[in-house]
Amino acid sequence: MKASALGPMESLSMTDRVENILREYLMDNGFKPGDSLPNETEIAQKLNVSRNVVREALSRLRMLGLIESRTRRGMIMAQPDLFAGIEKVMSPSILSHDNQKDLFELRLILEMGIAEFLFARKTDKDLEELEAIVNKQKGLKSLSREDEIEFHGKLYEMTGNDTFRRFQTLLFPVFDHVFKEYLDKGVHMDLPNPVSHADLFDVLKSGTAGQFRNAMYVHLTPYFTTTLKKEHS
Amino acid sequence: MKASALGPMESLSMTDRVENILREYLMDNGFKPGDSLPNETEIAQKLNVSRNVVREALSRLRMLGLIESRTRRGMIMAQPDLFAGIEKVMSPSILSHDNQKDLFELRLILEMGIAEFLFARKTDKDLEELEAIVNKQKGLKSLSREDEIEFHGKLYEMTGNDTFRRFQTLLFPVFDHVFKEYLDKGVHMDLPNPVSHADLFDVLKSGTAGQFRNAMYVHLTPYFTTTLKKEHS
DNA sequence: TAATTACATTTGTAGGACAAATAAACAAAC
DNA sequence: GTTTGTTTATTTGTCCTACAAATGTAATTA
Repeated sequence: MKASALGPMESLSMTDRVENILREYLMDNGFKPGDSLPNETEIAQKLNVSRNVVREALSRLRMLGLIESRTRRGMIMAQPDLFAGIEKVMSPSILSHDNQKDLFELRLILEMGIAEFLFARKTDKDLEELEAIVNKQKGLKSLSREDEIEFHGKLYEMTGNDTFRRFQTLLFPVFDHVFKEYLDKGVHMDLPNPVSHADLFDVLKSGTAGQFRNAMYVHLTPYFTTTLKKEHS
Repeated sequence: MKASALGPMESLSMTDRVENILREYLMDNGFKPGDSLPNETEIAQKLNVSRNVVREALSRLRMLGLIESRTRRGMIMAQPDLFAGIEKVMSPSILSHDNQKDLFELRLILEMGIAEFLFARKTDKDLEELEAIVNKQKGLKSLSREDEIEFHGKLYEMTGNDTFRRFQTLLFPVFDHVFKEYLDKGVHMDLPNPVSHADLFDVLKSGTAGQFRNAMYVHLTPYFTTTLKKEHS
């Protein structure tokens, strides 16, 4: 009764509220990495909650990399790790099937979108290393999971965008899991790919970004068709 | 002294360790949403730590949406929110400049990659709504931030991938912030875009995915050049 | 002045207490 | 016998106190 009279968001615990307050406090006051925070007891008094509640909230911020703390030195603002939170839930065993399918598609989208950055930032050294990977795979009849990771992983690396590379690394286990499910359901993938890794390499070396985009699409066509064929909107 | 003798990762607090243990426990034992967890005191006894430590760890999992808890009912596994963690650090004021630049580019990559999904899933209703947006913008001399969001946001929506849509929404504030910085540094954007929203719409309606990819690239060229020109690798 | 030592402060961890909520068991009324 | 109301027990949420470990600060001494 009292709860519903106070407002609509009454499901929030003290910890939730303190967490929000602290984050807003840090952002609104322009805290930068290295800046020191008030100590725990002070925060608790100011917010009129127990130190336990404050510590639970701070524990969350610490997990996100937003703050760091050392004995006696107190707490300081830190550079948050962009993926600290997401990497802890990025697992096929706990994500919803919808989420997994979305992430499968997200990886395809990323792969299609990197062309411009590849062509803008590729170096001769990169191309040599990629060529070595391609040559190593040339004799093989079919490519293993590791072969795929090696080739495409090198591409991500060549984009010069480390956040993008990390993000893709997070995505891969889910992508792999979803695709294995497709295979188990009878999707065929054994026909030779009309655009091989070697073809992609050639385009990357001598072609244009536009050509590469189209080549990558053909290379990924099997994946696109598996995720798009089941649609019934 | 004792710490360094025990191993290399001695900077972990009890809370960090318990958090890891609990997550591994949940994943390794195939916990699914709705499954109930042992209660706090039981966990504390089993792991030989205080209930405080357990609660701090659980508080983190609760923030990620991994678990939920109600009085007396105990704790249950929940469907984690993929972006619960990342959305709390996705702010221009706290992310590193490198992260911001990477995310700026990530959004460009995403925008370039959605073509196949747009063409596979577009509906007549979607096209009508997009056309309405385009017509509304036809008379305007220059497009505002909101105009851009409206058009491109509708595109994300049309991909039929909700995770992707949410991700883009998270990305936008950072994208906008980074681009404003570019503008402040003297980058010019006032020349008329050779591929307008109306042009993109026409291609989406009557063209092919490949044509759309190329059109989108031209449309985004000003953004690409700003982020690529500063490179010096 | 410089080095050392003692002190004070702050986080990390432990443990106890109780309120609120509620599931389960039980009792009562029809 | 079924339904309704009541009691009870359990579990989380919050508060409090205490103390160890670490370490910055100040006092003390050579």
